Amino acid sequence: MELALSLGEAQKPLFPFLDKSPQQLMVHAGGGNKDLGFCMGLGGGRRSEKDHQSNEDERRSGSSSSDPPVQLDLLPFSPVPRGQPPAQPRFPWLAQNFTSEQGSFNGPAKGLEVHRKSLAAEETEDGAAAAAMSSSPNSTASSFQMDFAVYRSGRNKRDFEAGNNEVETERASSRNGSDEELENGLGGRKKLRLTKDQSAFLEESFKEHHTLNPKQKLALANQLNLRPRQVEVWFQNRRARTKLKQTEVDCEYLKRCCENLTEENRRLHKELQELRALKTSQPFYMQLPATTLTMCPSCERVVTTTTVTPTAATATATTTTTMAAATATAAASTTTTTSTTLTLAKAGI
DNA sequence: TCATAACTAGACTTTACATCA
DNA sequence: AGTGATGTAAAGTCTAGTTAT
Repeated sequence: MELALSLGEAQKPLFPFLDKSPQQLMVHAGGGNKDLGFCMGLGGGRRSEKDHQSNEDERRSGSSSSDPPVQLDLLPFSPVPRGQPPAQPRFPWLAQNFTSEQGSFNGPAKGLEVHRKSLAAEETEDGAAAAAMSSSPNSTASSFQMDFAVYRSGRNKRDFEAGNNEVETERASSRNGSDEELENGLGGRKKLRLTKDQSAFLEESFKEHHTLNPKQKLALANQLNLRPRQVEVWFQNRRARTKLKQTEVDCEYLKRCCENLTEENRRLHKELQELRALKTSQPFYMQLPATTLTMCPSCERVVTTTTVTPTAATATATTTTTMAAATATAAASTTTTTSTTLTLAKAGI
């Protein structure tokens, strides 16, 4: 006896996302015919350095041909056509009016605009970027200054090197003498708690690109009055958090897939038993014309149809059962239709 | 206890420089 | 002397994991 079982639509892999490049794709709940309601980007692991570099090069050259960065979006999926700008992020402070006085913090809304301008300038002209990054009181970037105080240079060689000539500042309110002693290496690390505005600004920037080139890092650091090393670390941690959430979503998705497949397996076993029972009740079926059993996708009842074929009377009669083949509606919907073909290629059932 | 800023280690790429055919 | 290939060290950035606040 030869028994062939085929799960899923013909010519479609069971886990199509496994073959996809790290793009944003819609995830369906397998045989459940229901969207999971979230959008997830599935990456193929760490991007190679070369890829990263080419991406950086594209950014520097102003090219937008590269794919968007892997993004996790737990909100209900609402696809944005490629080439169109994403929807404006919903941040309450975007509508707020902050003062634009010299030396005061204008809020992320304006700050981000300034940041975007500076980044755009830097991507098109290095000189412009340098001007934007300068700490000149008349520069555009300098209008986005928080009420911070200037403090010392970095705590170690790496920070010092990364800091270059930038003015390193921090909130004066978070500082006191002992802190400075710690900062100077007499104690351990000093953890800075970023302000809400700083975090929001960084988040907005992260939405635009998940990695920073040195100029972007420096520009961000200047605008937020942070050390470039802090910006770098923040992006590293942010990527790690994104990946962690991504993993959780992936696990949830695979869990649902497993549940659906378990259910599908159970249903197929049940059908197989029915078919065997049918065979037992019709011992002379081999002399009958080929029989096609079609299962109604809604009630899951087997409907038997008989077709006359030239080989019906031969010893290789074939019984084919097609289950849940809701092909009529599948074309009009985005849900995945599970078509199960059970072929009992007979020789000695 | 949790979130997260900061750190470390190791891997990788790029770049500058030296050497050699 | 000029040139291309090759090796090497330094610098920079990344991820993964950990520590500290």
